[in-house]
Amino acid sequence: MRKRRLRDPDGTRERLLQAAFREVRRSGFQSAGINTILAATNVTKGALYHHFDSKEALGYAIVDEVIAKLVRDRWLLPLLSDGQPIDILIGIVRRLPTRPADVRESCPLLNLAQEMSPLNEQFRKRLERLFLAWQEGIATLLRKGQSQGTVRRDLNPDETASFLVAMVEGHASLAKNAQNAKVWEVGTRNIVGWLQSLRAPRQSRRGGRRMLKKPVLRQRQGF
Amino acid sequence: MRKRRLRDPDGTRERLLQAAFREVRRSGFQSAGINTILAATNVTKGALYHHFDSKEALGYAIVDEVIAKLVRDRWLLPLLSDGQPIDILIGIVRRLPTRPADVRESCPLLNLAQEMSPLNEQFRKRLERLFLAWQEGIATLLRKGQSQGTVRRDLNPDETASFLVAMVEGHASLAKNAQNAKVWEVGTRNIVGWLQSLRAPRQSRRGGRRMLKKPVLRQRQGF
DNA sequence: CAACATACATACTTGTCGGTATATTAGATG
DNA sequence: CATCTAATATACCGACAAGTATGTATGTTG
Repeated sequence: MRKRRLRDPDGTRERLLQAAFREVRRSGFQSAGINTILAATNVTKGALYHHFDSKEALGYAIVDEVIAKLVRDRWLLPLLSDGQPIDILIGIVRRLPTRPADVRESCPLLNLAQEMSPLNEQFRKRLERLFLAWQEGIATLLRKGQSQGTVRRDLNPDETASFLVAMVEGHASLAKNAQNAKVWEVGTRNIVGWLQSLRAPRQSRRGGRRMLKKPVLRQRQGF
Repeated sequence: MRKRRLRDPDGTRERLLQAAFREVRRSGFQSAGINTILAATNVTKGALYHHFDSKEALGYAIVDEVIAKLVRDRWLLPLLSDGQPIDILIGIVRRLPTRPADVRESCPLLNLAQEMSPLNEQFRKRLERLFLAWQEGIATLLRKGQSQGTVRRDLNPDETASFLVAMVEGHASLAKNAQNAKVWEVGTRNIVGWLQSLRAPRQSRRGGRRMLKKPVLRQRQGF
């Protein structure tokens, strides 16, 4: 049996975080067991409480570090890629994980938010930060597309971004409950279809003025 | 202090169900405390375990009775109203509860599904029944609209129904996390906008054939 | 090397949870 | 009214949770 290097504080902390993240994703935060995490990592309770003041603090660290990184890797960074905004969004949606295990455990951001937001304001605020960053990233990309002329100008970037987030999360929920990757695949296909409808019509590309906006109606989503 | 009639089995059961539902909606199933429910109802533990074999059985009853009734009242029955399908759907969405308290606690069906579906197959199946009934109700209405000529024929009723459910649930989640009724209102407005796009174009009403379907592409959603 | 703070280990405390055993009483039935 | 069962009450149990007290070993620094 390989003897791991003793005294590796950063490594220990990271292993605890990862194991805790998995346990929380499986069972939710409240039902996540400290002892389960310890068993999964071969770390003792003393060590855990050396690195984290409490179970709550561990939960906060999961949000701030593990989940935030997921959002960054899966959305925020890809949003900065080169290419047409709508193509970028479609690519991201298409690349979202489809494996049954992922579908079953769905989006951990949504899961935690559902469970903890009404119960714990600290959790809520941290999760909200992530949601806002996510939406803001999308909205910024949409605005860029609008100024390039590749995205319809008659839609509200913020609301459209929020709409996309809601769609993704909603479908993740359905797929999770159905425990069926097919549900998720159909959902993403339909989301992609909707994204296509956000493209600006051809003649208006590259800064051309299209048609005068109706003065009374609000800006609309792209359907 | 008014003395309630002693020995009222049906009433006791119902009070327990309602209180348990509220507690579960607040804290989730796993963290819902039996004692909290008892305190809220002035029922003793013996009485509770006379009516329900276990906490799980109580949870199942919440799904089968309380939540099923919510789905029926808010969706299934209204879906059978007179009028044009799209108008009916819009009416339902507009009438969904907007009060902060409701938003905060969101859709209990989604909450329970998120929490329990991966953990407990019995819960999952019961919740899935409700989701399917919900989607099927919408799909049936859409099909009716298609045969009447008021709903676009180039959309797949099942997928569109599922899409609508996902949207509603997704927005409920966002609103819950934001703890902000405004988020929900903007969301419903956008959902309504999307629903408008499902209407059949004027010239094709009443059974007329519109255009030949492209043979390769699948049926699309209505955007 | 001495001294010390950091990192980790073990055993324990305290409290809460779901569930049960058992007692009691209300109300239907003959 | 007597009897019997369904409904309700009370006290308790064992399991397990988070968290702590306290001890030990390790690596670092003066």
